[in-house]
Amino acid sequence: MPQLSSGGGDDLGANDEMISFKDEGEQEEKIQENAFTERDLADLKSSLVNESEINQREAVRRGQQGEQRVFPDKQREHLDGVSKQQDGGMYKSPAYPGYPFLMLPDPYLPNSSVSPSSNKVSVVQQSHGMHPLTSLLPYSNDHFSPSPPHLPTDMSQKTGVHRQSQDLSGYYSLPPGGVGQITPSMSWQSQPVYPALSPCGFRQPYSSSLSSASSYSRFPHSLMLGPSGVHPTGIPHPAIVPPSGKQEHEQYDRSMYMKPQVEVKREKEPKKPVIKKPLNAFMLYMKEMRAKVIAECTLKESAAINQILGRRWHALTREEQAKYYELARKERQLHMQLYPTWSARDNYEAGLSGVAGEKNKADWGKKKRRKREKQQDSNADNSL
DNA sequence: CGCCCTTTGAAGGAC
DNA sequence: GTCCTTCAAAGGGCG
Repeated sequence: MPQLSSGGGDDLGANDEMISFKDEGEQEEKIQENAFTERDLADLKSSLVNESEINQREAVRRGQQGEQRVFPDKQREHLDGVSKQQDGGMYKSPAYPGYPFLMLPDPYLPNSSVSPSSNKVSVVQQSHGMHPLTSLLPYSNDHFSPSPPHLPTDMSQKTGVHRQSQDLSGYYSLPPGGVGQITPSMSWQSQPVYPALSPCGFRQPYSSSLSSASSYSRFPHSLMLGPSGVHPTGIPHPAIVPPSGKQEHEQYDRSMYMKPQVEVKREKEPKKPVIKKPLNAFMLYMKEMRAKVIAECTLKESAAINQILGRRWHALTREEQAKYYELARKERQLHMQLYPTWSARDNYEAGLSGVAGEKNKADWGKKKRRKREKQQDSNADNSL
């Protein structure tokens, strides 16, 4: 691993940007953000929030933090440059041993110079039951949850921690640099992001409720990927899913270990595996925090949850966001290495969000039109 | 049953 | 180079 500290400090996009991003009112902003969350959640629970006020505020915020929008790109440029050197050693693992695990060379992290000891927020702090790296196994995480993720009853089942590396090594021949690089400092020992205030606004012992909430269901399912999850090279990858859409996706995942019938069914239909897009920073963040929000707020509607997560995302400090950007970048890089010919365009017609097959291609066209119409409508509204 | 909602970010095509 | 569109996750809501 190359020393990143040299480029590492700046690979985050220069500290001066940091300053502009993290303006003086950042802390206040955070507090206000939480306050908003607290207030809004009442509405959210009854119905999807009318957040015009918040939206206005966000608009202002974005306006003030114009650089913030630029930041990821800038950072990416930095990081990409750096990573190109690093990936040589880091990601050139021929076999895809624990795809996501490769992404967490702590020293790699932009603020790694600080994080190992002061880990204010660990992106990968997946609480006790989950290895931090599991956040990088984003392509579904309910494989080992015996019951729905939001059920607190499962919270006590924090069994995955040590199994991680074991399972990993069991399914993959891990390179020495893989899991071995995971240090306690970057994992579940870290401090929570919002130790005092829950996303719902009420205070909770974060360590007890939140951590467990996110720990119950997260498991390196990617390690369990079956035949369809196998890369053409024979390398399993969590991004590979059957082309039949979400619902079947879940079935498929579970079928790895509990639905052999589905397996048989699948054999009848020679489906070519669909490679999903790598998750971006926000998606990674959502994956990690969703369970916490659900547990705390007893919310179930994803739309509402995502609204909260969106606000919380903006409430994150730049440093905290940077970690997710970094993880996302690594995901993309690995994805690129594993599927050099893959294009996001491939999934446009693949019908991932709906039913697979020819029908879906038609649906895709409809959907596209619908969205266009919607866009036009909104534009018309704006013009009024 | 299957799309919608809702969020941000990435990617690719069109211009 | 900018703008637009689609997809990525998720799961209740709804037609």
